Parts: sequence; C-alpha cells; structure tokens
Amino acid sequence: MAQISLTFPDGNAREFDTGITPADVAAAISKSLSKKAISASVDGRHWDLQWPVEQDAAIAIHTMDDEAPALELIRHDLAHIMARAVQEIWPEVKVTIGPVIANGWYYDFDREEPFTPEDLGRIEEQMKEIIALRDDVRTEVWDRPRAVSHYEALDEPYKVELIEAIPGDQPLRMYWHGDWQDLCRGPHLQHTGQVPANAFKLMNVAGAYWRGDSTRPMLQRIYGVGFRTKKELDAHLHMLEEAARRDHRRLGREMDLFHMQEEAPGQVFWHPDGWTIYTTLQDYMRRQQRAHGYVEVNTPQVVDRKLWEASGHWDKYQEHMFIVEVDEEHAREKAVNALKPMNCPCHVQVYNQGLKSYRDLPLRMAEFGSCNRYEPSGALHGIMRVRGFTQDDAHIFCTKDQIEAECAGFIRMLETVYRDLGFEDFEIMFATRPDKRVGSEESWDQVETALEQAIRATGRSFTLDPGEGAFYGPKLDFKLTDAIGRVWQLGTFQVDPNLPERLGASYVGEDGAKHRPYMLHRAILGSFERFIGILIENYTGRFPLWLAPRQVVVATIVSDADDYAAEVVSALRKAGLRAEADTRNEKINYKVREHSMAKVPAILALGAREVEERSVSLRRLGDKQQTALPLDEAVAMLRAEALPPDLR
RNA sequence: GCUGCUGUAGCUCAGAGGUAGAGCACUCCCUUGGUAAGGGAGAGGUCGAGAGUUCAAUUCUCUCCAGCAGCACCA
Repeated sequence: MAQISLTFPDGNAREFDTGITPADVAAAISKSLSKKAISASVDGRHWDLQWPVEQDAAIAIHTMDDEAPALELIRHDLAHIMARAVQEIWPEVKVTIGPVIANGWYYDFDREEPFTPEDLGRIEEQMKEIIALRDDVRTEVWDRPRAVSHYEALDEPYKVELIEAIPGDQPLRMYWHGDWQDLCRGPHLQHTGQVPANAFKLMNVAGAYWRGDSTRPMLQRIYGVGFRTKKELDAHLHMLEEAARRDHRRLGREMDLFHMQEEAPGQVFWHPDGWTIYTTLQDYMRRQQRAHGYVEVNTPQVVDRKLWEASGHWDKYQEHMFIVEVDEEHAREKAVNALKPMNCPCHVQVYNQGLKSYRDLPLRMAEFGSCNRYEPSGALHGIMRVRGFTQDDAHIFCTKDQIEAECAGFIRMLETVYRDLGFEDFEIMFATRPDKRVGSEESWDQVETALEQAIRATGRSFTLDPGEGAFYGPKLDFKLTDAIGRVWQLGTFQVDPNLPERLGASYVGEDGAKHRPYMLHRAILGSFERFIGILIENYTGRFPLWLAPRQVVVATIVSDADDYAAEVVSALRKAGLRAEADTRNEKINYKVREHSMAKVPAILALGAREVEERSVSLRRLGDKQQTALPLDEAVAMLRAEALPPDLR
C-alpha cells in the first residue's frame, strides 16, 4: 500500500498507509492520546477523526484542551443532538440547517405549532438522554442521487433543496448520531457521550426566514449556548446578566435620562439629565470640528420632493422617508415634501450657492443634522435604532487629489474622539468596489489606492470587505469594541463622485474650467442617539465626571448645615460644575445610597464639623471611604477633573 | 415588515368572568441622624385602544397600537 508522510506540530514526520484516519494516527502515537482525541487539523483544516487522509500533510490531533476545535465540535454535535431530540418528540417536524455561531448554535425547524418556553425544557431533557446513550457518531459519503431520493422518501424538502444548492457533483457527507441522520459537512465528535451534558442551555425561540430570504417561509429557530464545562457556561450566563444590567433602556429610565412613548415610536424624549449628556457631547464635537477645519451649517428638515428626485433618494430610498403632503386649498398643485433622511443633498445646496474655486477646496461642511427615517418597526431598539436622530454629519468637498489627505486627517480626528470618549479599540473595514457599479476602473483604482494609502499613513491596519462598497465609491466603516466586548459600527467615510454630479456641484479649477468636486460623506459618532446609548452601556451609567449629568451632590447631615450647603453649591456652580444640594430631612446613609444608585460621581457630605472648618467630606462613586478637605481645594480639584479631555 | 411573546399604580411585578393587590418610589407627620434603606400615616389605576360574546369583560374572541427576542432591513 502506498505511504504518505504526516508531519506533527513538533516538526517530526512519520509514514503511514494512505487513507489512514486521524483516529488511527492517534492510536499509533499513544493509548492515552487515542482516548482523548476529539478531532484533528490536517493542513489547517478541521478534520474528523474518521476521515481518511490521502496525501502528505501537516497534522495535529486535538483534545478537549484545545478550546477552539473543542467548542466547535461540542456546539456542532449539540445542534445535531437538539434536532434529533426535536424529531424524537415531534416526528412531523422538518429539519433544515443548524450551524455553530458565537457561544453556541441554532437550528431552524419547520413546524406548524410554535415552540413554547416549556418545550425548550422538554427538548433539553431529551438531549440529556441522548447524550447519556453515548451513541456512536458515524459518517459516510453519499452520491447526490442517493441523498436526494433518501430525503424525498423522508419528506424532508428543505434538505433536498439544500442538496440541490450545493454546487457541482461534489459528494455529500452524511452523519449519524445513533439512528438519527443528517446531511452535514462535519467534523463531529465520536459519540454523543463526549458532549458535556451540564454545559449547555437552550436560550430562546425566534422566527427566521428560510435561507435568510424575507420572501421565503418563516421557520422556527431555537438558539442554544454550549461550552466544555458548567463553569464556562455559568460564566457566559453571568456575562449576559451583566449586559442586561447595562442595558441603556433600563439605565435611561433609572437615571431619568430619556423616555419614549407610543405616540412617537422610535423618537426620543430627552429629560434634563439626558439632554445634559447630549449637549456636553455636542459641545465637545463642535470644538473638535472647529479644531479640524470644519465649518458648521444648518439645513431644512422639510424639503420638496423635487430635490429628493434630483438626488436619487426618491427612487432608491422612498420607503424609508416620511412623506409630508401639504394639501393647501389655494395651492396650484399639491406640495409633496419629505423629512430629510440624510443631510447630503442639502449640503450640496449650500455648496452650490456662489461660484466655488479650487482655492475653496477642501471645504469641510459639518452639520448636527436632524434626520428622520421610517425604519421598519422590527428594527427599532431603544435609542440605538430610532426614526428621528441627529448625525454628527459632514461632507468634505474636494478634488480627487485631496482624498487621501482628507481621509488620513479624518482617521486621526476619529482616533482622538474615540479615545477621549473611552474607546481605545477600533477596527477599520475597507469596503471596495461592488459588482454593480458606475465609474471607470481607473477611477476606482485611484480612489481605492488613496484610501489605502491614507490608512497606512496613520499606521493602522484594516480588514478588507471586498465588493461591499457603494455603487459609486468605496467606503471605510469604523467598528469599535465596548467594555464588554461588543462591536459597534459607528464611524464611516465614503467617497462619492455621484451626488455632486446629480446635483450639479462644481468648482473653477486652476485651468479656469469647471470641474466636479468629490464629496466625502463622513461621521464619527454616527448619531448622538445611538452613541449615547453605547456610552451608557459602556460606562454602565457611571460616566466620567465631564460627561456626568449630575456631577456633584452636596448632602447635608444636619439641617444646621443647610446655609453652608447653599454656599458650597454656589461655589461649585461658579466653577462651572453641575452641582445641587440635598437638604432633605433624611439620614446621610439614605442620601449616600440614593445618589450612589443614581451614579452621581461625587457626593460632598456636610455636617457640623464641615460648617465649622469650612471643609467638605468627599465621597466618590464606588469608593467605600471619604476624604475630608478644605472647600477651596475640593472645588479646584473637581473643576480640573471636570474639564473635557480636549480642554485639559 | 415577518414569526413568537408581552402590555395591570411612576418602577418591578402578582391576580381573577362579578369593575383590583404587593414592594419600592411619591406626599404628610415624627425623627437632626456622620457615609448604601430610621419610624408612622396617606394618596395613587378607564387594567394599551377599539369592537364582539355575555346578565356582567380588565379577564374570553377579533382588529389595531406599542414594546421585547430573533429574522429581514440598516446610504
């Protein structure tokens, strides 16, 4: 029999018969490895222990100690075990697909009746029984006709469709968990007993379209999470609780920052404290924009459809626009307006006033632009996804040659802002030319190169997102990671030669002729609403002093300190701090508890001693202790600390 | 928009075919207390909206609205 050479991670190579399986390889190495083996990597590909190896390759045998392959196998087997459990309980249910996802898996089923939360418990029990059976996992390769007729006989139409969608005459792999069988590319564990029975949990049921297509039937998707040990599962569940505790909708209500109500779905009623955060953030952004050479404008909310027709939004974006029809009795014709969903067309109108020279470029035009978009009801989510919002929007009008420098300048500005606002990590996604596009290849080459050079100039790396650019130009998306590892897409930078063309923007060049400027759409926060939602969750409501809506509460211990408290508050306010007195007839314990829960960063307690000494007793949020210090010193210290990062 | 679930006091939630309850918050009184809940009393609800069934609906049915989870969407 022919031999192949397998190279192990330590660099040693050994000869084996062609077609040997990793299970046999493990057995040849040692009995203990053979027992512990769960899968292998063959030339970097995750490989089932039962699959034969036909060529020379680099091989590594995995055990449960190898986290990534172990979790993938556990979750993948759990998906199959869950599907088997469901069909054992309800044989009429049709199975579809069940992939591994972050932290777990899901499986989509077609069943007339909805699954209930009680059903999930029942399925879990059934899964545990299957695991206890320690059924062997077997695999075979089938040819296509056999697989199709097999699933037709079982009346599993979704599987038939899946097979038909698999390209070419590729052989199909079948897996059995005991007698239950599924089409699956593998790999899998060796028997169901290898899945930890106490380290998984079914989380919820939700609808999901077959093949992700909203025109296809809606299936029922069951989500589960699975780990190697109960400890890992518990840690994950704890993390979810932590995320729920940070939920901006809950904190927004508890901290009295904003509310939303039925009469204005997807729109925010900002309360005084929430609006303080908003305006503080806006003031900060305004300073940043000025420092980076932007001019600020403001443009109308309600604009005639003619402009939207010219910009192309009427065609492409109408379903997302709030249309306002004005049926004036004496109007010659009915006026149809739309609330602006974006600021760009209006900014071109500002640009178009007066003749522009190449000397005017680059022109960086910013607006805290209030936009309204009719988002689908199911997309709304707290203040993170709303129908009325304000962007930190700007458009840079420039020449093609200026794109690179503008892009680099923008990335540097964005770095500063994210750092100041508490986010150190962000990633750049570079979306390049899509299949359906306008413009010459040469032009795409130039613009994409300019963006790439700009990123390199800032010393950053990027992830390529091929084909995901807009039809008229490439874009950069900036994704940042928050305190609990969630990723948010906020900033964007997009090159657009199209809108200046449509709306007739031009400038007079050095040659005295008219030219089209490029337009760079860019935002850093995205929208104030979403960004503040993220800030709330990132800080769990415990804002740094400069952003905290209520910075200092002056709490009296005895009513004899009331006058002094008024004096302290006034000194703090004079120093620019947001301070208020709490002279209620309550004990200091009560006041400290209440203001701590309201996440006020600093509490100044005043009793007879402080009145006497003209001092304060400062307690910081989260600290168990307090420090006594003279009033003047406390005010100076808090004032310095409350300066926004760009003014320090 | 789609599937499922939910909607009762400011908040968190209980409840039942015969027009409602708890805790916290709120108001008032007592208490002047030294760093995360002092004590007492009181007020507060068209049970999301509309229609239907019924002697009787907040409870059952239907429609609508909003929210939640996921999907789809996200210039």
